[in-house]
Amino acid sequence: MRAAPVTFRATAAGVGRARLGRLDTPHGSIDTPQFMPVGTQATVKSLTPSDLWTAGTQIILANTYHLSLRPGHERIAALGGLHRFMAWDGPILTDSGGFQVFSLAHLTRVDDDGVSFSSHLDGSPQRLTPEWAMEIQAALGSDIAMAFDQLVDPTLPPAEVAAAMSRTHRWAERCLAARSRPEQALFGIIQGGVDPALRREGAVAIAALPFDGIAIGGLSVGESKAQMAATLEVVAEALGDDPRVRYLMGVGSPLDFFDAVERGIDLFDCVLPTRVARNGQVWTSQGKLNMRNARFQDDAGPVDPECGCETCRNHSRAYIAHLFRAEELLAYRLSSVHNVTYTLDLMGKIRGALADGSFASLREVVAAHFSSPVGIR
RNA sequence: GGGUAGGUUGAGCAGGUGGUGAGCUCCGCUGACUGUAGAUCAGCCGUCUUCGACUGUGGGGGUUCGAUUCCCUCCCUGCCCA
Repeated sequence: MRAAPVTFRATAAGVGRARLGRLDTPHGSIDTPQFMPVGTQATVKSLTPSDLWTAGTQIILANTYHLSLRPGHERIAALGGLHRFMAWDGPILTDSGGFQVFSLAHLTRVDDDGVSFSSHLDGSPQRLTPEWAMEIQAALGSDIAMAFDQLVDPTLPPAEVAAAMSRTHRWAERCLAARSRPEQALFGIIQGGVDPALRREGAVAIAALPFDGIAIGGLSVGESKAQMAATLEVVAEALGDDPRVRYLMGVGSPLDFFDAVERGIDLFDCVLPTRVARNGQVWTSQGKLNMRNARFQDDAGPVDPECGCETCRNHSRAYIAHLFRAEELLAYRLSSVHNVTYTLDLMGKIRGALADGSFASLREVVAAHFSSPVGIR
């Protein structure tokens, strides 16, 4: 297909550093702020591309490490690329495998050149380098590739956080040098833990490189909400009026979106909506609900009376509660359909609120239901 | 009616041949989950005044300092025979 470059245009929305924008890719346009459902293994767990489309999905995320291990990026390339392979014709962003260096840390050994993995599938030795991550992502054919970074626990000694950040910067340059598909965008990732000075240094370093977008990584890994907010402030100040799209990786929960959008974030991804859905938790206009709770077994109402998703239009809480108890597969799909719809609807409401000046009141409404401990009433 | 194997906390079990049976798996209840090794994990799951204590091995009785264990009797369940 004709390879249109990935471009981003945004305008200030008048709320803090928030902005409204549009990201164009070879497979479609994305309204920002926007949320990307996570489909690590070329599937947003339990959902079909049709489900995703109906839920309002504009872009999904897939994973380099997982897909290179299984089924293999060469195989996917031979089968026509990731879009055709998974029958999702919309935009796809691929994560580089950097997160797996963190989440599978006990199976990895990091050195300056790259990371040695012991495959989580069969224990076989694997080697991931910036160049290899770029080659895999080129083979997958995603619209947006991510630089291979090193994410570490921000509570580690400062020297270790700084070392991982420096390595991330060197790897960032290697990723840029290893680009092979001009139509595939490449985003750099800012690291630096939660130390303001280090984060600022990370932001300046990544912003200085010719990436198509700027991602903020290493957050929502256990730090406090205040630390995350402060870190986003530091990054926002360091980036100034940099026009590139800003992507906060691995976030988040409904309230996280508000905190980040007002600090200039345009893109989000998170496993939370789909993961918690599979574990019985649904997000609603009334807050979080655990559909496994006994009280829902006799509740004939929809999961969320204010939601128009397939699940809420057709099924009762009692039915969903039954499906979870019976361990029926439909429980996971119906809950995921709802949570993805809820999350994307929320992003849509946030965009609408930015446009009409009701951001603060929308946040209040959501906070009223999500700030208190879960599952109360 | 005779024989035989059993009766343990919602279910299913383990254990225990005179001196700490609250141990397991389900079920059930609640919570957690943030660039997915996650349809997962954790806590609780007899009672209470819960860092502990008490009660509990089908019912009743007996022997004993002490009984789930030994004796008597009754009840219930499976199977075999009549």
